[in-house]
Amino acid sequence: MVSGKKSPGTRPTLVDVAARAGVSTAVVSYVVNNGPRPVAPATRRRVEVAIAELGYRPNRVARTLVSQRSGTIGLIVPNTTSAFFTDLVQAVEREAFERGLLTFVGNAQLDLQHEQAYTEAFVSAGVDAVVVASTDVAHAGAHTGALDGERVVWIHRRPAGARGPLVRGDDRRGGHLATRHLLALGHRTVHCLAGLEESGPVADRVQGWADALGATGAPDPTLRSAYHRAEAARVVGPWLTTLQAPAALFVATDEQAIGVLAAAYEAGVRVPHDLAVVSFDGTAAGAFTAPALTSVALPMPAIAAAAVGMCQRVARGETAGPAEVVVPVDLVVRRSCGAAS
Amino acid sequence: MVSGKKSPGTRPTLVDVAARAGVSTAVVSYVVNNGPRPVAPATRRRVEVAIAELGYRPNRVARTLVSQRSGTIGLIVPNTTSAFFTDLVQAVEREAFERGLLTFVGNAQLDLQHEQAYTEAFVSAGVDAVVVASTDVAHAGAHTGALDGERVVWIHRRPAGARGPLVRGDDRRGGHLATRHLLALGHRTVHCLAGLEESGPVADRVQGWADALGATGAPDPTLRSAYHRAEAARVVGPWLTTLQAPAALFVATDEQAIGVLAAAYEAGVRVPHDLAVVSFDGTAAGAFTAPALTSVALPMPAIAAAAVGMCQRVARGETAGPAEVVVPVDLVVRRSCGAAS
DNA sequence: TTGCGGAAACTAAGCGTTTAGAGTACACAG
DNA sequence: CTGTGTACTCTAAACGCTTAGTTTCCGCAA
Repeated sequence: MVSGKKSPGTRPTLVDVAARAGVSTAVVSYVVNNGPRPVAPATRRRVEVAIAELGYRPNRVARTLVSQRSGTIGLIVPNTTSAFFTDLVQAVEREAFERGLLTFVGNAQLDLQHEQAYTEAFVSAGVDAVVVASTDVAHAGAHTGALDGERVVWIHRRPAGARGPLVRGDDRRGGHLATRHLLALGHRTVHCLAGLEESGPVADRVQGWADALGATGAPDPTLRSAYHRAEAARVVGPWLTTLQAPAALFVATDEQAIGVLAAAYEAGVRVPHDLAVVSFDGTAAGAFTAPALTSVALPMPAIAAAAVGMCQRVARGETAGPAEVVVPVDLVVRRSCGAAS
Repeated sequence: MVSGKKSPGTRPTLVDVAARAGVSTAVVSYVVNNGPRPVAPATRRRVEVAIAELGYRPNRVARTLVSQRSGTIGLIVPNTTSAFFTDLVQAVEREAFERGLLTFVGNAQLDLQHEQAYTEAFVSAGVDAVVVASTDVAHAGAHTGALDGERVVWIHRRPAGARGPLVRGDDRRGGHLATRHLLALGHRTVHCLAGLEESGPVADRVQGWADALGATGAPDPTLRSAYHRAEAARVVGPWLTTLQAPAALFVATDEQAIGVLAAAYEAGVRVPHDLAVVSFDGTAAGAFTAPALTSVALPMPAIAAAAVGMCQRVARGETAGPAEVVVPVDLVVRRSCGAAS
């Protein structure tokens, strides 16, 4: 199949196709890319035949080197196993693929060093842009060096000093929504399992909780834990033993709520009977817990579409367009809150 | 920072470094790669200084073009959200990163067309190898074209007619292990929720179940469902209503078991009291269900290490080494089987 | 017949690296 | 003082593709 000169394992190149079709490589390129110059119909056909016969596939690497666009993006998440980020990876990768982009994924392991290492590696691998869901609040400007301050799209939060568009949910409103829902169910008060930080998306959710409770000043959540089911379970366990049922709890993320459910099961606390739970994220995992989680859902496809769209914009160097997209949230009522029959 | 000639957004190149250090690009390359030729200590230092001052980072794309090795791999899974594959993506990506490799991930969405499209795209993006966890049994040789029959590492199963090394768990033994465990707990018989296929890793697990029951001929599982929690829940729901407690069920995958637990909760069937459940995979998700799953665990890190190791071997064109790695399985006892106090 | 315009195809210069092959300089033996 | 290594360093050719700048070839008006 491959022209005799080459070793058989080698994939055919533009040169092979050009030789076979009796044209120059430029013409083949014009055919493959459908531009930027016209090709006579007859010639085009000859080239297409040669391509088919040789099984030619363009080498994206070479293309990237000259065109400076690779058709790839990088996606960095603090953690691949958390419910939310699992869904995010899935959604972003899917959206990217549908737009003809390939996705590198990097697991920062909650560590800024890793996050930067990935950023650097992705950029040097030629990605058009990188989507970063950073967990770290405090790393002002940490990325600007590696990325020339460009070609990043932030999800959830934009670190202080960083540039680039941001896609986030309406966290504060969501926290408010969740809490009001529990209140409407007849609970006197609503407890809150928050994250460890004082700012950022989760802090906003907690602010929404405080708003709904009519609190003033800085919110004072009942409990705090890292965004990890095991941690959440460990933190909630002792608290559950002192619980005066029935009670209500707003959990800042589905990931933590999964831990809460596990801890409740172990402690013999019945959800929702003894403890009504509403969480945040609306992940796929939360739909199949026992009981299923009532959760403030973020519209993943919309987030992914916004993020990937911004990648493309950013890659083209377009400075126009919104610097921030806030996606709406929506309360999905399932079992854990006790509202379902 | 960048030498005046270039536009400020451009990253410095080898040429810039060479100019600044007063050497040729070859020497810079030797320094950066620590070979293949020696560099005088003083010169090396000058180059290192220039690199640091310029903030030079090698361009992986250019490097790939000439060296034919990109330091990237592709990972294709049938599904990103299933418990097992979530863990697999995490483990493989991590192992790869530790070896200096970047990982593309592709979600085949249970569709062979997608699987091939990803394979093709990854190869043309220059990956050194692609790791494929294929769900489809029947696509004999489907990949051979795109991959020249090389540079693939299979996980779970190698499709008929395909080439390349395989990494898999000891499925049959695992099924046997799980079933024996339930039998030892005093159950008269053990039901089985299997997959839809008659061959492949999950069929082997079911075979192990049949072995333990002393069955002869082709195994005849009680129930079958796709590898998806929602499907499993739907299939198991009706069956649960006819259940004579106490009963025991071996579920072929954690993913399905999560659906079983959800269905049981909805149906008011208590696990493990009314129904003892043991599943297979040993995923992270299974550790935080209510109740936590007793499961035959596959050693993810070992699987990832084997797979990535084979990628590197395959990328070097080494034909030596094992064609198949079978990793051992291990029963992890948690709540769902009723064995825990 | 000549000249001109336009369409189509060709030539060749990169893109940023790697790495053989070819110097160059210097030390030291003869 | 010449010859031979030794130890570096330099030159330049790829790698596969994109795309300006040119050339070629016709058809047609003058």
